[in-house]
This record gives sequence, C-alpha cells and structure tokens, in this order.
Amino acid sequence: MEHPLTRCARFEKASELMGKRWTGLILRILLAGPRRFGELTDEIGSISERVLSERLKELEAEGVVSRHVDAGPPIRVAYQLTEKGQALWKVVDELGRWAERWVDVKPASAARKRKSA
Amino acid sequence: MEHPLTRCARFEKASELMGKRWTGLILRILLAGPRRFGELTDEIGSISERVLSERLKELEAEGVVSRHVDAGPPIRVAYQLTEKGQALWKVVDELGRWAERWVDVKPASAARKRKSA
DNA sequence: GCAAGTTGCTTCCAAAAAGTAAGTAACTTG
DNA sequence: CAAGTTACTTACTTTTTGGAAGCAACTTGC
Repeated sequence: MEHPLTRCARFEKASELMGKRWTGLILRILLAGPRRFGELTDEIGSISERVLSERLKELEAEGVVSRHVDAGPPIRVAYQLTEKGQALWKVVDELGRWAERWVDVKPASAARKRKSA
Repeated sequence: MEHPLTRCARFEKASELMGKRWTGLILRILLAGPRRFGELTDEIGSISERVLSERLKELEAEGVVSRHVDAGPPIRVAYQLTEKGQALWKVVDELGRWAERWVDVKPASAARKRKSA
C-alpha cells in the first residue's frame, strides 16, 4: 500500500497520460460510445488529424482504447474504451462537475458567480 | 443546464488546464498543503524551474492557486490552493484511485495483473 | 472503367511548448 | 564582503503541436 499524498509513480504515469493535450476530450467522447476517426476529429473540432492519430496510438499502447477495423466493404475503423479506459469515467465525470461549477466560459463581463451556480 | 456528454466549453477549458504537463502533479502536492517554490521543484523532481514558474502563473491566473509572499527576513513565497483549486481534490483523487488500480509501474515482466489488483 | 469522392491516416514544414543551463535580485551567513 | 540560498528569468536547444497536403484503399457517378 502506498501513501496517498507522497510521490507516487502510478499517479505520475496517470497524470502524464491525462496531462497530454486532447486526451481528456477524447476520453469524454469515447465514454459516450465508440467513435470512428473522422467522428472524433469532427466532435473535437480543433484537433489536427496528426495529433489525434498520435494520441489514439498512445492510448491504445496504454491499453485505454482499442482499435477495431471493420473491413466493410466500406472500410471503417472504430475506437472504443477498454475496461481500463472505461474506468476513467469517474475522473472525467469529476472534472466535468468541477468545470460546471467553477469554469466560466466567458471570462469578461457578467463574471459574477457565487455558490448559487 | 447542459448535457453531460455533448461538447461543452467548460469541460474543454477545464481539460485544457488539467491537460497541461505537470498540472496534475502540482495540484496533488498542493492538495496536501501550501508549498514554496523550491519545495515544489524538489517534490516533483524532474520539472524545470522555468516550466514550474510558468505553470504556477497559469494556475494563479485561473484562480486555482494563490501566491503569498512572506517578506521574511528570510523571504519566502508560498503557493496554496484557492477554494476553486481545492475543489479539484475529487478529480485528483479519482485519478489516483484509477492509477492505483490500473497503472502498472514496471511495464516489462511480471505484468500479469487481474481484477485482484 | 475511370475520374471524383470518402475514410483513415502519414508526411512535411512552421510555430509553440518544454528542457537545460546559466544569470539575477534580494537577502543571510561566515 | 565573498559565498550561499531562494525565487525566479533569460537565452538557447529539443520536442510537441498545428496546418496543409499527400496517399492507399475502397465507393459512387456516369
């Protein structure tokens, strides 16, 4: 057993994974169900295909997502979360809750926001 | 109210914040209590001072951490979480739980690891 | 049956972010 | 008053990301 608040290699590794640009967004989308490459680019909006491809490979290498090729005829590739990946739902969920409570989308004007939310 | 699984600007912003290298680690340390600049560098270990300084400024700008100068005589600067920052404990905590359950520190050999954990 | 899509990437190059090392300002200690 | 400590900053290199175009393997249109 490890102390929860001392340095922890596992946490560092997890943080390195989640602490990469776009990973949180990709995970959030995949938590809603499998997606194809093009769907991910569309839903994320501003990610470059180069980086999406890279991120998906990393996540696959970490065992967080799995890649499924459906040889069609219309060939399609779907990405979905593994069990390990699905287990991240709590992290994504808590981040979402925090965001709804604390993140203000429009930083200027009408920034008044108390506990009332 | 917003749908939890559609595109959400708040989540994107939160994800952009957490999705920067070192942010998770910094937050985890500060959740244990205030820290000085040098303590953070020591506890994180491999972060460069340049980037730590940058990250702290970003977090301060986002209202997640606050900077306190104690004009000493031995001048000291302490960083601590704001209420907004402390609210992130659940996210960090869930990531820590996930890491303990799913992240294997030594990737090669003895990698067998079932539900038993 | 072949030019014109579509999908899922990859490659190339420029821009942004992070790593490394040294420097600085304001003290404190010897 | 030279040397050390703390909290950064600056300059420079390496890595990562962005943007656009290219490409292979099909499918559709005519």
